[in-house]
Amino acid sequence: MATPAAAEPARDDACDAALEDDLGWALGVVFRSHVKAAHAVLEDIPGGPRGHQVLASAVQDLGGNQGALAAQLGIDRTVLTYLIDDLEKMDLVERQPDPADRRSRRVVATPKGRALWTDRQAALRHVELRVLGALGEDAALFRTLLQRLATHANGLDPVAHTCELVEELQ
Amino acid sequence: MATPAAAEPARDDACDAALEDDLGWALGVVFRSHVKAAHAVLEDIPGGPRGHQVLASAVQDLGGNQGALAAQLGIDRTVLTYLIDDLEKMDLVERQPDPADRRSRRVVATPKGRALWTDRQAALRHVELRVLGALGEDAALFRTLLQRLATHANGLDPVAHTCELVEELQ
DNA sequence: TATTGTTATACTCTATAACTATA
DNA sequence: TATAGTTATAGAGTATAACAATA
Repeated sequence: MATPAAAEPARDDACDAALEDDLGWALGVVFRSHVKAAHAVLEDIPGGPRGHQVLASAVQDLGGNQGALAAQLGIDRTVLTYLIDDLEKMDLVERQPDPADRRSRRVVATPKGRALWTDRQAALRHVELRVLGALGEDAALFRTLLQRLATHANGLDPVAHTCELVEELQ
Repeated sequence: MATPAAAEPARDDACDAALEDDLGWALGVVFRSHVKAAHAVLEDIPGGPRGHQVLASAVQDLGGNQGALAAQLGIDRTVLTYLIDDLEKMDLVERQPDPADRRSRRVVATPKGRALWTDRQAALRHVELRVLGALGEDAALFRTLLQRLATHANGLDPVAHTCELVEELQ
């Protein structure tokens, strides 16, 4: 699909200040870029990249139940049910009832799931290198900043963030 | 085969490096965070944040046709048709036939669309400040790195990127 | 014949609500 | 009554394919 050489894009006065200056556009481009690349490496895992994220969370086995996991992954709890179902069918994760609250289920990785997760780490590193490759030496810096942002926005620092959002956005 | 509570947490090798170390997870969290915040500010624009991106592209009016625009926005050309339809109904953009190729249409912003776009810039800046707020002084740095990444990944540097992807990913 | 844009159809993904079992 | 998880249904969003106009 060779681009029909449409001569030179006239980016004179307006500069590229409209679209490329849009943070949402940039985030979307990079996000989709990574999803696409990761999908190619994780397509045998039910749910693709997101199924892998459930697996990753199960591997490190934090204390949370499914509801907390859904929030952490930014997906609906009903969707998470199907994801876990499929991962469980392939013996990658397991639902363990919480002794303290029999309604709650902890999602933990099976040995097979842990092995699969470990196995794909190398491929994912490779994907990351390519996705972030354009940054050269600054790739690590970008990664650090992004992680700071994500951990803050996700709820590891829930108080300040949520309050601010609800207050200011309404 | 059952390795119940007897098994150790095994956090030595994995640390808490599973989910938070996942670039895809971090990108998703930040991306959704921005979409959500931007949506609240752009909800009267057909298509929300993405409709606004079409508008932004129409404002700076590059030479490309709808197909190029769809590629730039990472959406299907059929979806773009509906988006433009809705924006055109509200007199925000206009389809202008290309004199050189009568199949092609250029999408340009109307005065009303240009005014609306200008009007929302301040609100979007505010959204960005809040989304990137956790980074403090490093917010500008992150923005710069992200833009470098996006412009590279999107096609301003299409040759190297596309070739690498097709080659290595298959 | 190939390409641009549109339209129609089908599919996937997601959200909403109702249900159970516990608390 | 409220909560955790599941299930069922409906809706939004997306892709696939067929179409008309032009090259």
